[in-house]
This record gives sequence, structure tokens and C-alpha cells, in this order.
Amino acid sequence: MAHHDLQTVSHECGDCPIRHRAVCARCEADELARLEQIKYYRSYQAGQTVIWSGDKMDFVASVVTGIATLTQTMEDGRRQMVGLLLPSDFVGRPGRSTAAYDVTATTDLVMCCFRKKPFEDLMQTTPHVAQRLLEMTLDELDAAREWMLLLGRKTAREKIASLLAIIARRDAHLKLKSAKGSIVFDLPLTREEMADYLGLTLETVSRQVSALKRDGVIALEGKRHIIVPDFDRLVEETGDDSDGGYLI
Amino acid sequence: MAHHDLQTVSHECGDCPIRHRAVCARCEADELARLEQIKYYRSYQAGQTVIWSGDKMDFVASVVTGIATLTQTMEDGRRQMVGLLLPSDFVGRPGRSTAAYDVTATTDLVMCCFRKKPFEDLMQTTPHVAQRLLEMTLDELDAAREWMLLLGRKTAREKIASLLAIIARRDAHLKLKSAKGSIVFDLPLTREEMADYLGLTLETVSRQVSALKRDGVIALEGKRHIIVPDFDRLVEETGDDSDGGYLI
DNA sequence: TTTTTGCCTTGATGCAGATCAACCCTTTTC
DNA sequence: GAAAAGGGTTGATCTGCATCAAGGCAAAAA
Repeated sequence: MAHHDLQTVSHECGDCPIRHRAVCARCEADELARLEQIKYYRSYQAGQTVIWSGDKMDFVASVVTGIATLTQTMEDGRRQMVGLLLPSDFVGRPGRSTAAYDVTATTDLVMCCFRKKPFEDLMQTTPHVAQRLLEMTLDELDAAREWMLLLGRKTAREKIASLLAIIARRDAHLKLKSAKGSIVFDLPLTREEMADYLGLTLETVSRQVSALKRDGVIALEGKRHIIVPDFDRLVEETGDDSDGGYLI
Repeated sequence: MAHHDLQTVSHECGDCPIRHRAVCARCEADELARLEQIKYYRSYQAGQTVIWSGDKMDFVASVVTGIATLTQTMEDGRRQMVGLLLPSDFVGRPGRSTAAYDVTATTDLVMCCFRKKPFEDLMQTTPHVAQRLLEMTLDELDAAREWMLLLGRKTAREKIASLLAIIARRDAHLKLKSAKGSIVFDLPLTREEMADYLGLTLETVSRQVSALKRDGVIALEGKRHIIVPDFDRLVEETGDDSDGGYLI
């Protein structure tokens, strides 16, 4: 069901926007050539489901542009987002044949896909892919543990502030600006998606966003455009020790 | 501060109890020989801290026997356990010089340690170590995401049932019995540690354990010895879909 | 233009789990 | 053998967030 309706992506790996951060980051020219042979692109529109948990998944992929989410759902419908996938993040697991989570495009999304079998073969022979994937997986594990602290122990207000701080940091990073002083960005998530990520209801998310606005920690233009006049002030609201080493 | 007060562990890798599950599981004889050269054992008594978050950490290690925990602490003292380390689990991160979490021995503990630098060198040259570490890290990431669902969306009763089911499964696995019908095991955690793991208070843990006992889902002998007359009944209480693929 | 739909906000109320507090039992210490 | 310490239970009360409910606003559809 993939479409060709987005800008035609006649990519060479050489000028790929995620070339230096994705699973291929460490590859030499010859390794890249092998990857290039087995790669193909897929595009999804905002809101589309990439794959359902339990479905057969015969590829792995890197997010090239856009944002996707990983979500778990309980029988009775309770939902918990367990991952936010940004450009360069990796989707899927070598050595596993079915998807473990629902993967959804929250914005228009382009992924660089590799059929699983050839990718696995390639991992056996080109150490740089496996090395980079290990590094990325360790980073994700750290992020997941950070999130466990948030889910288990933070208040609703701290949760919102933490999410905003993370998105602000990432955004500053993508724009190559330092996350200091005044920052402006657009929320890539609806209130409901934020709630699914933070273990809250959408009503509580809405109330706490309003509270942070009322208290001058953030300002809003419309519902999605966030202005952070003082980033340090926002960080104070997260409950984390002020420096908190993570830089995305 | 390591002690030699536990059974003297004059181990050859060949008859190591975690030989086939730890980071060394895939190693050939020659690779094992290289590991053997740089390994050393450390023992800790129940309650001892292995390392504090932020401390310099010049080794990585495998848990050989006993149980350790990874914990994050907020400035005001709120605590969240983010990992439970069982025999064969890996501690530390290649390429990082300080500990990211508090590591504590909850039972008497023996670890097989490798100085970080030689281990990193070895990883570059022996693909089997890196491969196995990737596999283990991916498993841990899945476990962390499972835990995110628990922390974000499950009720106190479901959290307790989930923890008991996980420990029961692991225990059955170690004893090479199937996790079916009646199971008996000892809780390796205090009520407070359970609370830290589950994002609850110790009072709520105590109450919910009592409630599960009152409802006949479990029986207790003393405070730590748990009897599960019907494992499927316990699983029903976890909120997970009945089969829930994980086998430890 | 009107209607519908998606997304968001705000208010009223309820409840699960936190908090505060008392006490029990077992093991360790002196 | 008394006292202290560690771990656990249970009760009373409080509160943060969920739930239920109504309505606003802008974009899309009719």
C-alpha cells in the first residue's frame, strides 16, 4: 500500500539526510554499495499505520524523514506508546519475523527499507552495520529507562514538561542550534498521542499544558506551536537534575 | 571492597553456569580463551552497592549468580527501578566511562568482570561477542518496553500479578520446569523493592499482595515464599493477553 | 453556506493509590 | 534477655488524576 505520491526520492546514499546518523553511519564505500543494492523507499501519509503488532514483517528500515510511533495496546484498549521514531531511528529487529508493536506514521513519513533476509546476511559480514546497530540499540535502551522513571514516578506536570523539553532539545539539535534561552517549535503529536506517550488521559494533558501556559513556562500560538521563553525554567519543571546529560 | 567470602569460584569458562546464555554464549574456543585472560570475579553481599550512578566504571560484567537491580533516583528521593539483572545478564556499556544507574546486589551476587578497555578491543575483533551483546540488548529493550506499558497503564493489582508472573516464569525456567499449573518460588525482592520496580508505594504493594492472597490467586508461607496454585489464573490478573509470548 | 469531523478545552465528580500513622513479628545487637 | 532494627501489615484520610460531560473552534465536506 506504499505510495509514490510524495516527492520522488531518487536518493543516492551519498546525499541522504541521515547518512551520518542511521544504521549505515559507519559504513565504508563498499559496504554502502551493498546496502544500496537491497534498499528501497516507502512513504506513508500522516495517520497511516505502517504495520500492526503481530503482523509478519519482512523488512527492517530507517526513518528518513517524518515521525513514527511504536505503540502497545492491551485487550481492553488501554494504549501505551513505547517509542518515538525520529529521522535516522531504526525500525524492526533482525532475527524476528513479526512486528512486536504497532508502528504508525504521525506525520508524513519516508522510510529506507531493507528486506530482512539480505540485511541479516549483510550484518554477518559487514561489522560496521552491526556495530552501529548495537550503539543505537543501547541508546534506545537508555531512553526507554529514562521513560520508565517518567512513567513510574513523575507527576502529570513533570511529564508534560519532560516531553516538551525532549522535543525542544531534538528540534534545536536538528536546527543545529543550542537548546538555550528562547526556543520555538511545533508539537508533532496530538494531545491524545501525548497522553499515550505519558501514561495520562488527553484531558489531563490539556489541563497541564494550559497550566504551564498560565504559569508562563510556555506560550502557545494555536494549539501546536510552542514558545519556550526560558529553557532552563522548563527544565526545572521536569523534575530532572538540572544538567541531565542527554542530547538526543 | 570485593570479598572472597563466598564459595571460591575457581571457574573455567567451560563449566560456567551461564556459559550458554551470557555475552560469551556464541564464542568459539579461541575467543573464549581471550575472554578468560581478561576476566576476573567479584562477589557482593546482599544489600551492597556495586556502583553508584555517575561513578567511574572501568569494567563491564555478567551476573553469574544472584540478583542485582538498576535504579534511578530523582533529586528529591523518588526512586524507580529500571532493570532487574538475573544470572547471565550484562552490566555496563562498552564505550561509556561512567555508570548511568545505581547497581545494587539484592541477593549475594557473583559477577564475572572484564576490564572495559580490553573488552572493547575484543569486541572489535571477535564478532560473536558483539553479536550476542546486540541480541541481549534487543531483548532488554523489549523488556523495558513491556515495562513501560506496565508503568503507564496497568492497575496496582495488575502490576503485582505481572511481577509475580515474571518471577515465576523465570524461576520455572531456571529449574527447567514448565510454567504451568502449580508453581512455588521465593520472592527475591522486599516490598519496598517491589514498589520501586512497579512505580507504587510499599503500602500499596503490601495491600495488593494481601488482596491476591485473599482472592486465592496466590498463597503465602511467610512473607517471601509464594505458592501459585494456578498459573493461568495469575496470568489472567496481569491484564496481558493470555498467551503473551515472553519466555524470559 | 451549512454541516460534519477532528482536535482541543474546561467543568463537575469519583476513585485508586498516596500519605500518615500505628502496630506486629523476627532477627540482630549488646 | 532487653532493646533496637528491619521488614511487613493494616487502618484512616487525602489528593492527583481519571472519568463523565458539555461545548468551542477551525478545517473539510456537503
